[in-house]
Amino acid sequence: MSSESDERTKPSSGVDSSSVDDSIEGNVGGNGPLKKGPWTSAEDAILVEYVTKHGEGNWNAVQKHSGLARCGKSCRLRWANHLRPDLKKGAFTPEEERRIIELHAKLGNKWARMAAELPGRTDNEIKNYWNTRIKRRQRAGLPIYPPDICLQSLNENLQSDNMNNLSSGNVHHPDLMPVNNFEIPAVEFKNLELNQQLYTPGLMDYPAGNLLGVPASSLLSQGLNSPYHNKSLLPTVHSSKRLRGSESFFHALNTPICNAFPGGNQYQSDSSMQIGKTSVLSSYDHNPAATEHARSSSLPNGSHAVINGNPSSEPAWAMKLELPSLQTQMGTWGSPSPSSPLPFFESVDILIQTPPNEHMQSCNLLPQNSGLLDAVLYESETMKTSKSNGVQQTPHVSSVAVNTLDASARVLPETEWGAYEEQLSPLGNSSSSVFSESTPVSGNSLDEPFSSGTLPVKEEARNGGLVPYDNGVETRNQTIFSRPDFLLASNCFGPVKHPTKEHSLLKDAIGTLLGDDLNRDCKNVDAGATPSAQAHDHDSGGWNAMPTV
DNA sequence: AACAACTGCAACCGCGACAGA
DNA sequence: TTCTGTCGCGGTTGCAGTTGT
Repeated sequence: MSSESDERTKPSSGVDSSSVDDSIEGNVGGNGPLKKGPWTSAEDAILVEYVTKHGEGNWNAVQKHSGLARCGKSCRLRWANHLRPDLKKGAFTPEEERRIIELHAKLGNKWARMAAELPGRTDNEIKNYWNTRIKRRQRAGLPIYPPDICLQSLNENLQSDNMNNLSSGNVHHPDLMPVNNFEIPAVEFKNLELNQQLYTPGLMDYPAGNLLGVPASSLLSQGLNSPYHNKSLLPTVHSSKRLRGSESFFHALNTPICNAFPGGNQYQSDSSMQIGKTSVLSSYDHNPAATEHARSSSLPNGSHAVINGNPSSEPAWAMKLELPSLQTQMGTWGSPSPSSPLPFFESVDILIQTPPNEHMQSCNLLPQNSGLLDAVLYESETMKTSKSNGVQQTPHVSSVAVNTLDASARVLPETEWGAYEEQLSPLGNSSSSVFSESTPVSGNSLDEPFSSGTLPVKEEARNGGLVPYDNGVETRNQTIFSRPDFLLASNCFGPVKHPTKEHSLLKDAIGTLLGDDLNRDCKNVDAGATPSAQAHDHDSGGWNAMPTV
């Protein structure tokens, strides 16, 4: 495709350049095929010298002018990730770690943007760190985001939203759009509302219409009335990719509200995996009213409704795991509303602490013990049955809402998060159900909830997800089915790649609890971590515009 | 102690998108 | 309009270190 890609003529050795072997001739100065694989010191020196002389950019000229047998892209990456003089080396500091968490809560998988906020760190470095962290936390059954991060991001989002409204009404400032597209798109709430009205029968299965006596409209109004209304929302993970095509935008309009809810999306995905690609759309195409409503809605640019709304070319189940980062969840579930029965932050707290219940009940029917395939098949059957009844399911809507309302009695002070996490997270139905399940994981944690083990996380799987919750009520941990890694695993129906060992799991959990970043996160709640005020022209200059520490 | 399995890390790859010529 | 250069990002790969058997 790109010229850079085309430049590659040699198969990659797949080996990074960190271990430079000076004894190896780096094919420096050769006119032969471009070299790949590890960079040698000689090559590094040439590249450094070239950049020193000519500056950054025009990387393809490096080969011509310096004789370096590397494609421009390779040179750029080498420089950016290794040779850049302002790079910080070494492990992330606790403050950096916290900042990454904050940024990820805000930006999703926008590694480059995150890197711009972390001077001296590269996007790749941050990405690797994050993926490692996610894997670690998921193994330990811990939430991805500490609650303070949730709240902070939410507050920032609210503030930016207000500023946005003041300055431009419903028109989003283009500069803010990529960052502030966290809120729930109005279209999704409207769709949801429509679906509530149109598909009331479906509430028998997923009673989202009346949740513990609270009309769904009340909950929905949180989105409709909240400042997030009319705003783009969901953190994007790679929104830029998806938003770049208008095609995606319009395809997305055909997609359901469930995509507004990370879990809903995931549940949909479960079914879709079996039903197939067309089911994703067909499930909802019968709802022209909602679709039309969506079209007529003031769907904001960059809306995660679009982002999460899976275009036909990229069905929900096939979508790359996209972290609906914090605002997604917060915006969806924690939006303040006058009609909300819960204070805003309290709702957040509940969300953090509350395991899903409603959907769990329905899931109790799942032949879950038989494994992934059965579960997926069941989901598929459920969906088909519902569809035959003309029902638009919004399973996660109901479950989330119920959880939100139902668990109000279990609200804990925010400061008790750490203790609470220790109580719950590794032991069953953790808050990670909310905060980690939607996190993209490129790693191999697919197997973790399903392999046998002694930790409750695994016990859930063995018992079909039935785990005793702290109040003694047996609930099903929907995490198993809503986790993206489950979806991945289910999607492939492949064998577990790396059976996780019990002890390693325990080790991870303990390590995470005792010495890992969460504790640091909690300790550093008040440590500042204010968003960097530095403005980086990341788009125009990329990394070279990054300030030096 | 030896081997295997697992994990983290750094780098590369492929692709899509944008901007400018 | 097309092509080229560049950037961003998710995914993948292979090495090295660690842990388990």
